[in-house]
Amino acid sequence: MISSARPLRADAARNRELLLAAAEEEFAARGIDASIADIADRAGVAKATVFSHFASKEELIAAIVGNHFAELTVVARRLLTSADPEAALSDFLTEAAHGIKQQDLTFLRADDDSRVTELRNDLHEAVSALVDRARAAGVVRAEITGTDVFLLICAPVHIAGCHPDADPDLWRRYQAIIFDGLRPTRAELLPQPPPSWP
Amino acid sequence: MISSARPLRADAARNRELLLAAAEEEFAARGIDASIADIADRAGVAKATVFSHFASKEELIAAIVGNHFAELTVVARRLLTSADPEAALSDFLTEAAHGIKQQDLTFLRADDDSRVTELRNDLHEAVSALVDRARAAGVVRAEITGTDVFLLICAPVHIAGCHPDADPDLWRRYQAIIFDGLRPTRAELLPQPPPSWP
Amino acid sequence: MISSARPLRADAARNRELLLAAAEEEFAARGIDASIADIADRAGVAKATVFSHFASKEELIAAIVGNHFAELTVVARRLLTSADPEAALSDFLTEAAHGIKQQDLTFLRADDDSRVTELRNDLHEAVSALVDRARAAGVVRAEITGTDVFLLICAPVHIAGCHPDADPDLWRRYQAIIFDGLRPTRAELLPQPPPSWP
Amino acid sequence: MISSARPLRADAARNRELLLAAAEEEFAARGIDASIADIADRAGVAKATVFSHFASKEELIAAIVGNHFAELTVVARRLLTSADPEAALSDFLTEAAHGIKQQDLTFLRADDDSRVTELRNDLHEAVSALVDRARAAGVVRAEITGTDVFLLICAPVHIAGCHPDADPDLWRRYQAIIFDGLRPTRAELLPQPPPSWP
DNA sequence: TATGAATGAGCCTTCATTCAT
DNA sequence: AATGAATGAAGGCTCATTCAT
Repeated sequence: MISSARPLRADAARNRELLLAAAEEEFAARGIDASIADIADRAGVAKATVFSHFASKEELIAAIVGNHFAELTVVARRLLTSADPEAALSDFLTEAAHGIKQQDLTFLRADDDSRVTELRNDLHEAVSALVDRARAAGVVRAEITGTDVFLLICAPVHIAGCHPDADPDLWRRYQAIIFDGLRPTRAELLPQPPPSWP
Repeated sequence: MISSARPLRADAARNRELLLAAAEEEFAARGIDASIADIADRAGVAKATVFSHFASKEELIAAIVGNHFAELTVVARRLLTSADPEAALSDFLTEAAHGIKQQDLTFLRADDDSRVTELRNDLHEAVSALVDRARAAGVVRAEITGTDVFLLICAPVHIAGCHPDADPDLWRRYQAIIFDGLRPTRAELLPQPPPSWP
Repeated sequence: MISSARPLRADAARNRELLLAAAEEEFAARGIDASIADIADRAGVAKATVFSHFASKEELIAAIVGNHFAELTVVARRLLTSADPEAALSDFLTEAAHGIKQQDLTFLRADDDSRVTELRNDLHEAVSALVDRARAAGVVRAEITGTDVFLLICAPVHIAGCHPDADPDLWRRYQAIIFDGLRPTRAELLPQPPPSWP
Repeated sequence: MISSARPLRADAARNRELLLAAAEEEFAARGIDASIADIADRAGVAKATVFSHFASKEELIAAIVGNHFAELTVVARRLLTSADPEAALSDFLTEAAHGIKQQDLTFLRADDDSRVTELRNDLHEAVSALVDRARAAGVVRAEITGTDVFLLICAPVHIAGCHPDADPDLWRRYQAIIFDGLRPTRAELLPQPPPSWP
């Protein structure tokens, strides 16, 4: 999202943005096997230009995933200052779902890219703060951790994506169900201890 | 699982079974990009033999997915005859999760294979019966449909798979959360109407 | 030269031979950067066929170099049984020169391929025997070792190759000069100790 | 080395020199496939700057080779005025060897660059003068020509380079052997007539 | 002149699939 | 039915070179 090191020339910056957008669409449409050639085509640049911005396909993916994490972190931090802890958590999940183009950001899983790992941990931390506040306010079960919610971020979109012909807003239904499952209504303990975070 | 059309020779039937098993493992380990060569190696046959059993990679995948659907249908039908409607639904989700090798059976989504579609619809029907019974017994919300539960089958495993280093049983935690979200505790309506099924 | 492990099908063996020949010519003509595509074209097979015979370009080169070493070893061992030690050594260098297509077998240098290393050491040993016999017969200086002659094998062809428009037999001239340099005429010591061999 | 046509600005001249040095090192280290990018990096300039000095990679190589020829010509002419004809020829070969960074200046062979051809012919002429004097003094065989020695210049370094782990001075050994081969000890005629020079 | 960026051509390699035995 | 071999179609990546600033 925000380039930090070098202040790219205007045209290069534009191409970089075009490429990231094209890549995201292509990955969403074709999965992680989308070809660099198709991404370049969609962005309207030559194949080699992709590699002048991102040294490898892996690095391109890392940039996209990193951006997602960074954006979501911003959202989470902003909502942390809002008045209503319940609405804050709910709104976070809602805003997050909007950013998840179709099913394929499954690759939110670990890549051995240190920058991505760092950004992911930042997000994890911001989400945890949101969850802590919600728990303190009694709107989620005592046992629910930030890690739980972090893992659940993609679930509604993923679930809706299993439908062969889903309404674009179907994920809202499953988000509501999951959110209800997080509420402190039930007394029984959850079957597994909360997962730790590396 | 059950061959119907042609009476394969004994050794050919055995090879077919070996291939299906090898393919499933390989797909689970390497994702949908697992190569036919690796699958053949693991099954101990020549690459070309794969194509004498399955006309294409797509068909091989269809066979695996179809088998999964068929197995789950058997499970759902069996549980339909059990005494406790709540336990039946819960047990179904649990047994289903066991069959889902890691995250990659996301390809439960539509393939334009008529046999698979049929088997998927069979499963959908069996699950719906299970859900109808549970709903009638008041253990799930009135609005929850069989389609909802069908779409949720993979979710727990998928969610746990988002953790970089998850306990193999972590999915149980998220299954419990989702199951709680299905319960008729809350009065509010879910945000989206239940999805229809084609 | 001699395949040992599996008794390749007839057509495959033919293609392998075609490929080795085509590769050798192409490497001779274009240097080590000759492309696999050109080699495949020259052999009249598809590009992918090259890789079904040799897992990588490196392996193809190793096969060629290995064959050269093996052939020369055979020559050296045969000449070891001839009557005249001087003629034997001289003939070896002559026969060797015939096998060196143009300048580029400079890659007789080490590749980290264990089989090639082994074959190279075999040749080194055979040449050393030839040199030992020649030295004992007083036809080469006392200080000349097998390693010296091994290193000199390619020199005549290389030297002639420096001429922009050389007669195809020009290397014979430089081989004679070098051979004369090896003779025990002069009393002075050579400036460097004989190189060791790993 | 000596620019003749255009009076380069001081910094441009410096960059040109930096580039030539960097290119020579890079070619020596990585062979003729050294990339322009690496050369530019080593020289501390941008890639495009290389092309503002040399229109193509070929031209860059031609400049390097041309410089080598020019330098060696200077050496040969200087030694032509020394007292001892034998030492002069020997010293020439020795000084030449120093300038040949590893094996890869094999590209002393013909390039269709007229300036390089001219410089090469200058060197050929200077070497021939040296050889004529040596022959007249009876220190080389009657049949040895300047062309012979010209072709032999690179041989010692090349031969030593065939050793997988050579002492940096090993070429001296083979230079001595070759030089001995040039001496008028033997009466037999060399097998090929002396090559003509275009 | 120097450079950051862009690019077309080409390279090695992989893979699903076909063919002949 | 099973297989060893062959292959066309990509795919990721590199590089010399060009272009605009």
